[in-house]
Amino acid sequence: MYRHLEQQLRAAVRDFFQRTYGLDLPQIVINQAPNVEFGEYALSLAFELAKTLRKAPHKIAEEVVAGIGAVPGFAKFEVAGAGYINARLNRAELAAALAVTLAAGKDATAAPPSGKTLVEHTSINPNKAAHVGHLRNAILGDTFVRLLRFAGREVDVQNYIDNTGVQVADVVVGFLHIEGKCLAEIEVLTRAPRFDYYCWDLYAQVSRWYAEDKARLQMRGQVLHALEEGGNDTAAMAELISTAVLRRHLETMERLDIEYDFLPRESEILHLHFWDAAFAKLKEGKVLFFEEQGKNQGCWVMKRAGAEAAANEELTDEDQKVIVRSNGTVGYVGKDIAYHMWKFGLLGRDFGYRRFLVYPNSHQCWMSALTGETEHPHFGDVSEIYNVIDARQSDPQTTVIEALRGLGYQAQADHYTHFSYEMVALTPRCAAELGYELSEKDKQRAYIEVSGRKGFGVKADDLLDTLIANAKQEVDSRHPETPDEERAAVASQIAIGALRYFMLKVTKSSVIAFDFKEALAFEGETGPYVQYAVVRATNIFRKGGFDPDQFRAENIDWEKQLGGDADNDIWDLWLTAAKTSYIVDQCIATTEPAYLAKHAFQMAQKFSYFYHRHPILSETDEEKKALLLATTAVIRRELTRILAVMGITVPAVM
RNA sequence: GCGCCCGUAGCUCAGUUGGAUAGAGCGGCAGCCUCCGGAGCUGUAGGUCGGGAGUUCGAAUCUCUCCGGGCGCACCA
Repeated sequence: MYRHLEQQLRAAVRDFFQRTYGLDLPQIVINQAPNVEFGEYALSLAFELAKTLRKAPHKIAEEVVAGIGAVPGFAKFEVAGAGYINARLNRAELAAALAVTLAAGKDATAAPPSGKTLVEHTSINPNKAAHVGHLRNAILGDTFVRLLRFAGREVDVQNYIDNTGVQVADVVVGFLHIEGKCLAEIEVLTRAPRFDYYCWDLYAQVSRWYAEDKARLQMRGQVLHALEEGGNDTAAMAELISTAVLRRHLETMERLDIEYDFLPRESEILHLHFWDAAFAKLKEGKVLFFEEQGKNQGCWVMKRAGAEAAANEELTDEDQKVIVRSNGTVGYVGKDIAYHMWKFGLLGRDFGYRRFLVYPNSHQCWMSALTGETEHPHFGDVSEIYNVIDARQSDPQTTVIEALRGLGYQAQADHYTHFSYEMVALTPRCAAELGYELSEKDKQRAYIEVSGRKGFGVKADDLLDTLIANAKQEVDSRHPETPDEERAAVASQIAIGALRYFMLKVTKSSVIAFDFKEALAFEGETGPYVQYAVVRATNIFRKGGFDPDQFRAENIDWEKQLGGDADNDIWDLWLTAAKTSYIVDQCIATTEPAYLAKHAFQMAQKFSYFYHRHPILSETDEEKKALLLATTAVIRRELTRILAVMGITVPAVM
């Protein structure tokens, strides 16, 4: 709605300049007026055109206002300041329409592109517990999936499992050589409640053990080789461990309402020989070439992204990226290229598929297999992909895109988005609270990178447990009369709301310096604040004896209530509600969910202001009361929808 | 050395394609529950937008340069 009106205005302005001056304006920038009092949209093009038209900006603005004529949806145009043009909407007309469309939940977003979208997120190495950094990834990814689905796109959610890499190998080394455990003993351990915590400690221990004697690294090599080979006891052990840890990760994510459709594993990429198919195409397409001399002698290399050799010059060693090592084995990037060719349906091979787990809502999650079930959904072969991976991995991501481009798949390369975000680090104070010993140098830092390898970080389940416990304490003291089971459910909703909002309110490009004080906040700019606004809106209806979902705005003279000099603050709420689909489109276009979080907070804040300013149930003017209730109903429904896109539910009481 | 990111109020962060007096939250101070539940609301103090130069009618935003911090640049994944 908001976007449609903006386009309407743009067309009218373009038409005016075409008609009056024969000017064809390709781009017309439309801003928001600084305050709704001035109107909804503002144009500053009079300033830009002053030189071309040789007229003062104010004069041009006056001409536009006088000559633009009637624009559907708009009430009036005004000149402001030195030459701004403010456009004011026909508020009564828009509010009446919004009351209908928003109640029906169908304010259209931009038309979705054809084809399926694939979002890959989480992708935690299955050798240790998930930590706060992984939470940021999963929450960003899951929210982006929800944004895409809100906009009407068909989305597959994948969680890539690297079950044959060094990280899993290291834990296997720990079990074999430090703890001397056999397969059966490990099997017992995997059934303990938090096996991933056990691995967390063991993994850190292995790293220290290697550091004590570098010769021990040989054992990693041996295990790694056995894993890639497959069909042996070591591989079976790795399979057992990585699957058990994976199940723990999925449980952790399930606590946050995060689910997956498909879990492709590296072991299948390896054993189904995805690389061989990709290698052939890459050689054929001359994307890879064999280096016969220098540092990379004997390797198959690719031109590094951005590197351009001068005419008749060979690429320097630094401009080459090794894809196949001189011993003939393929590195991580090569496997990733093959995997991404599969995603776009360009590889000519497919995984086998087997059912892995069913979520309580009966959603089926699949896993890759060597030979799978005959009946299965079709994964891969998508038209666009988003990979939620932290900013540190942008180089290899670019290499994969360049490989696709080199093979001539321009369209696919253009629809490959590295959804990049900055890491989560710990403040020195937080690290000290957790009992870590810090060097003097680290104490001076603003933040310290978390490290699974060192066992340095806040585990996801611990954070959730603490959040839930804190929320529970609050709920207990506020609602002692409520049954305990219900209180626990409410506490969990609040905890998730706090955590998800905390991760979403910060823009992707800034490092989160994790601090318990802020992560555990339930007041101010937090998820619970927004949830609370909805709970209060619901309470109004309950106390008034109305059903908020059935409430319809009837018998309201919109013109009298919102037109002319009526209250700007009430109108502001309607306008904010109208912007949601516009914001969603913006979040998708920029892969930035933070805009939605800000939008939710602003709407809740405006509602709180409205709530305190207008007593609703005691309002004696029946028509005014109807307007206030209609406003509350729209905001309540809109906030609920937005929270759902962020993966946050609204508790019954707070 | 090269590439990417960050530097805005005491702290943590917004600021969308350059636009009207630079905004929130937390913390500080002062207030608000006989009235839809105070996880709330109101008021107040607090900023050379890291420094400098340039482009522009107009710069936190674009360009250059310098300073400070972070992260990448493996025949690791």
